Amino acid sequence: MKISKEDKQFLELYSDSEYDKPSVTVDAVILRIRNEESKNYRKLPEKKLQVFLTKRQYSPFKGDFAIVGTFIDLQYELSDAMKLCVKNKVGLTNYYYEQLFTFGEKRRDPRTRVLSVGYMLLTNTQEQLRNGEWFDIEVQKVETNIKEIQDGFEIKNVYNLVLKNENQELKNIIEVSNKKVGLEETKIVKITENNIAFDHAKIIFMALERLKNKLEYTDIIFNLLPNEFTLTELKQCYEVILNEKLLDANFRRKTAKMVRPTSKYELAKGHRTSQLFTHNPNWNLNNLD
Amino acid sequence: MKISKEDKQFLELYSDSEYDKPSVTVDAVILRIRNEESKNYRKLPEKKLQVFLTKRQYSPFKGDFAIVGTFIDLQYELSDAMKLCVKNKVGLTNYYYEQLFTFGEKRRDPRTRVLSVGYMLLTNTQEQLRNGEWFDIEVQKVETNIKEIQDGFEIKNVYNLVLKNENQELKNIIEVSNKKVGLEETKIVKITENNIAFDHAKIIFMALERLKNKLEYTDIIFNLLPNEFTLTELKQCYEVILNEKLLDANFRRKTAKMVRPTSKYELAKGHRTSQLFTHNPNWNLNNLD
DNA sequence: ACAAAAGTGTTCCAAGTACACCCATGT
DNA sequence: ACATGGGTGTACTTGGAACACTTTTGT
Repeated sequence: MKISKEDKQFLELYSDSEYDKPSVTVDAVILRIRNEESKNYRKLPEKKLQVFLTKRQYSPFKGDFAIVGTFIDLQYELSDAMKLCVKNKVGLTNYYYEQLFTFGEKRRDPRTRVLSVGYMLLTNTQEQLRNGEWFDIEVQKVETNIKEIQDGFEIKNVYNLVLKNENQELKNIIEVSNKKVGLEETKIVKITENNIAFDHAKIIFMALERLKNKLEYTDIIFNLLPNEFTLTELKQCYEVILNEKLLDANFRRKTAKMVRPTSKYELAKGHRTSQLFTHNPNWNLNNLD
Repeated sequence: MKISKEDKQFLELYSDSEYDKPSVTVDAVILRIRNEESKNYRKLPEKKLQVFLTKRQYSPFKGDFAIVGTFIDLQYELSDAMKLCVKNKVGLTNYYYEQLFTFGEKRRDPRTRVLSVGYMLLTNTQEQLRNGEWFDIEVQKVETNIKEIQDGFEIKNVYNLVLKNENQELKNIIEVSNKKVGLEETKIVKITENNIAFDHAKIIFMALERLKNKLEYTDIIFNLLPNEFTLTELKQCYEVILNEKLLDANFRRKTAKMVRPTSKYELAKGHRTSQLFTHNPNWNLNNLD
């Protein structure tokens, strides 16, 4: 980085204490897909999309569940701060991550102005983690309202975002308004019923949206799968994220490029054995610009 | 937002001064498509993608060009702070915008630790704005390097990002490394030659990437067009952003749903008149979930 | 007349959709 | 035998790609 002589002089005199600053946190939505063993010997384990939440030890929202996060230490890069926090608080070190969005609403934290740089993390661990619990994620659209107006429209969707495990069930309601009038285009995501800390329901919701979208045009899903998997497992993972059933034959064709067969077969239980596949990370090499 | 009694007590005692805080700016990449009139009476005006830059009045990077931005005032929402800044500094008030990414590298600002919440703005104005200049954007890929490695690959692309107008030409070189090994996936965007302030070349580059991507699956492009336009104009806009020529017949079919014909025709100059169209904001109503 | 743009029609190919059908396995 | 999952084939539809061709206008 080029720094002029003038800049140097300026920097020596510079003090940043005169400006107001917000506090900044990094927060991580940790997602995985969990195998729920079935009692029927023939049936495959069911898959559940899960998020990891920790219980808050201190005010505000003491006792509520929250995604993992921390105020940043200025000596670290943002992503390093997030990684350190995730490692120290819950003991997770191996995952895919990407920056999601920065949440900065004035009243999102009752203490003071706090910006949150949100991250989405995908892991394939089936382990418990420290200091928190995994929650099954259920998203249901409960209401849709389309209003066509002069030169545009307004769509309001209401979703139930239910996070539950054997110990508790946390219900959140999220309202997404999309308004479009001529050039004006606004998207407002609002929490209308909240049972976790801060605006974390919104952050989780946006992570789910991001994940869904990226399923279509990336191979991001393999971050949620073990190294070797059957095509039916892969399909189940798509289904649980997209919340819809897919057709088997078509699915195999569509994903064929993205996987590589191994010579191994999974031992079957009451049905034909299935071949194990691995991710083919090079599937998209020709499509990159 | 629910606040418990305990929270209230806590808040009364809370002081945030004990934590280190970064400075935070909001920065706006303002983009438009400019018509460059041609001297040949038959020819249509050429289109150029442009970004608006202001010259920095103060150190650091005094005299260099920069995207529009400001340190945030804690009384405003992030997006409002950005809007106010854009209005006050350059006088622009009508545009599409979305949050782009938050840039937080430790050394990105020589003064102190500064996070930048970047926004992408799209406008259809053909006016000059205050306190700065429009620059034509030219992006060229000058080098590609694919290395296939065990269980993955590494792709390095080098781009020239040239910003120029009648007064100056600012050349920047940007290196994008995509590495993928098993689950590990990293994308590093690095500026290797920099002729504008801070890491703004990177922010502009990422805005261009975002815009390109969104062209494919949204109607975002209409934010760059006037209310009424010909299909050839629309096509030119796609071409200038995507940096490739499109076929006319196919283009018309593909975009047919997104536009509505008007009864008006553009007065032609040495060629057949062309029908004017407007955006059909409802084109995608059925595809929304 | 002609250059430039506006606009239509056709053929080919790739990919998605829906569905029918057969195979293999443990109890 | 049978329930369950593994896996293949086929016919239909949709949409993109490539290209040829006609129409309209001002100078």
